[in-house]
Amino acid sequence: MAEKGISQAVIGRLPRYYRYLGELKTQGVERISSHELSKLMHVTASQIRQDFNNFGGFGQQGYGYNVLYLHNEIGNLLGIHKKHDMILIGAGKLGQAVVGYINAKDMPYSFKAAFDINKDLIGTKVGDLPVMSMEDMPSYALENHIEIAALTVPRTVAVETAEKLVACNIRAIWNFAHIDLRVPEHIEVENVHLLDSLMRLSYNLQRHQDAEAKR
Amino acid sequence: MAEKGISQAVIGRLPRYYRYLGELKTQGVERISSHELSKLMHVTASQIRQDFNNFGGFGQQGYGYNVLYLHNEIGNLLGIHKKHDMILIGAGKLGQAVVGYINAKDMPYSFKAAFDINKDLIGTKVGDLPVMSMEDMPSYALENHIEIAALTVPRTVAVETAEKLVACNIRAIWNFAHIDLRVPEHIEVENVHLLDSLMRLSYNLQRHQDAEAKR
DNA sequence: TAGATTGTTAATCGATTAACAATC
DNA sequence: TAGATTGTTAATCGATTAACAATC
Repeated sequence: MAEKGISQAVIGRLPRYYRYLGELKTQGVERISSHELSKLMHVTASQIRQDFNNFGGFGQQGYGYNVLYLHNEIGNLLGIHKKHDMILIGAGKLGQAVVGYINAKDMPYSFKAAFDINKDLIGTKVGDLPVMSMEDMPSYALENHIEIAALTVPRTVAVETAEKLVACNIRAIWNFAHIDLRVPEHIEVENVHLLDSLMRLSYNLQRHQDAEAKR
Repeated sequence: MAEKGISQAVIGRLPRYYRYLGELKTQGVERISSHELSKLMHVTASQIRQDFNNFGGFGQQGYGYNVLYLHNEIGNLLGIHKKHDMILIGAGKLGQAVVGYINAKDMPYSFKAAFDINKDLIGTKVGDLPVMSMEDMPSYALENHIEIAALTVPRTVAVETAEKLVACNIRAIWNFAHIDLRVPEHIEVENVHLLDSLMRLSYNLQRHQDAEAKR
């Protein structure tokens, strides 16, 4: 595993590989060739082999890939082997849904606490998480060595809230606010920009219909 | 606007341009050069000019780009100029949050109805939307010429539900289920795979920490 | 007119695909 | 051993960046 400088294009595909391999595992499939997997996933076999070889090669000539082993290795890469305690910042509807979605999964990612500035929410529960005051966030994050925070606050306060997170040694922000955070280089940010996603869909829908209308 | 075969790389950037231009507009900025915008957005000025020129060129030599005009043109490309009535399939937590998020925006995208198979949910409201039986979905979608549906059902039923949508002349599916839909070519699908997104974050966090540990 | 900045062509870079030798 | 399939190199393709002529 002497990987370095893996491109985000490859990294972006890893979760999808992980998902298909999990499915194959469930189905009791023992081994699979890059060609078979390529048919299943609608990508080229070349790309699959290139992708895996970024990490040193998980296969065996003449045999293919062992599903169990490959699934496990990709899981390792994705950090599945270790527990990730997360906190939620912003306990509104979207935040509640995200907690429900992630905590329900049989995955090592799980939310442990939620924080908000809304007094009506503080003291309530999100799933089985307590909603605490934002003032208590720093001590909680530091004491529990929280590395990942999901940011589901209004865009107007997202930037300042992100700064608070950085000050509490948070290392990764899962950002749902519709704004670009500007954080120090050593902080990872992954954006979920729902409106951008809907706009892309809308663009493609319209172009598609334009093209049809022309025929 | 004689665009054709615009790459998804470019399309993927349009919503972000739209967002920054909206911000500049709010600030009362009248014109901006590709160089200034590039500093603001942390991309190259070359990329900005290339991107815009895919659509015929929105600027003027020696002057730059008119913010109002450019914002409006990109909005047009993204289909902002026309109303998009949407339906929600799956009125659970995530679906409720998505409706709340989108309907709150001052945007021409809005949900008009929600559908579910859960009898406890049918007859209730999501925001101000009625939750109807999934059995009523086809007639509703056809009568109201619904083109876009958000799919927030469990992954186990996502594929079959997508097929039902296709049968009702839905043209675009905003898919939140953690599975790849296989739909006919003329149907647009935009995926929001939350778990994939979290895994990418987790990967990058881990690599980052590995790199630090080495120093 | 001179200066600024686009639109656009050319150069570079990176990612994907194809080909095939290595090897199980 | 022969067949299969990887790991890996080479070729192609596409996207990004740089350069500059056109023009406002």
